[in-house]
Amino acid sequence: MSRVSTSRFSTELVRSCTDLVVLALLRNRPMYGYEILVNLADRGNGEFEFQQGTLYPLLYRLEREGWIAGSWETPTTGKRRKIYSLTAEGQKAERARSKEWTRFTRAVESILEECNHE
Amino acid sequence: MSRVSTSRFSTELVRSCTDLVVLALLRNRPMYGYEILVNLADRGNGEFEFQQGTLYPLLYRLEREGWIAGSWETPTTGKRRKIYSLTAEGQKAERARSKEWTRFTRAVESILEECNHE
DNA sequence: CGACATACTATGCGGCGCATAGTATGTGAG
DNA sequence: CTCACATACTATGCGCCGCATAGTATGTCG
Repeated sequence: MSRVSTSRFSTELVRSCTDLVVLALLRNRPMYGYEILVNLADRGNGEFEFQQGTLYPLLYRLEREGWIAGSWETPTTGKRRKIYSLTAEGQKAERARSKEWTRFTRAVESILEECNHE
Repeated sequence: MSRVSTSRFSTELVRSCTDLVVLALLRNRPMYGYEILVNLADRGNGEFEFQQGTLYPLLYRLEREGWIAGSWETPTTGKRRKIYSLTAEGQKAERARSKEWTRFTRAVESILEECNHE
């Protein structure tokens, strides 16, 4: 782990799309918190090494918003865990955010290119 | 103007790259605050309609950081204005952020695609 | 001269990532 | 068996920054 010197800039980047990324992950299949943490760390080339203090409050927020729903699982072996899955609302939200994200990044790109070529 | 109901999501998106966008703009040529405001509103399909309360503090911060330098212009006609231009440090910062931004968005895209196809 | 655009300054709120700390159960090496 | 470590969730407070809001002051144009 050992999150090396997170710059403010990368913090702001992460902050801009935590919701989106988690919602997208849950489109695949329901997951519990810790599983999401590990999954994100594996993908995304180390850009998404969420702290627990980032993820869990985020999950509470998404649940409060009605976009995900959690249910406790008490397996025969292993620790109890809260499994989160996308609601119908959440699926809609994910699609909307995904589109908005694409539109926005295109706008940024056009500004960057324009300014780097003249 | 009349910024219609800015959603939290788009606020977070904007927040993630205000520095980058302004630095990129100033790569072209020096500009004063109000000019930047208008320029950004024109490009980027309405994604960057900064409030004054967003831009000016941002400029102060970038100046404090040593990335831009401001000098007062008192034209024969018209209002006095503070012209900001990129410093050498600022150019380096712009390039670095630009790269980081690209790397990051690629990571997000890969997560989005992966999750939308399975 | 009054309305509106131009142009900058100043202050405070609110949301959220992160740091930090705490709780508690499961597992595996010795 | 026990101690270290991984797993898994809960809780609290700080700090940054976009935004809202308000204020000041000089141009321009009908």
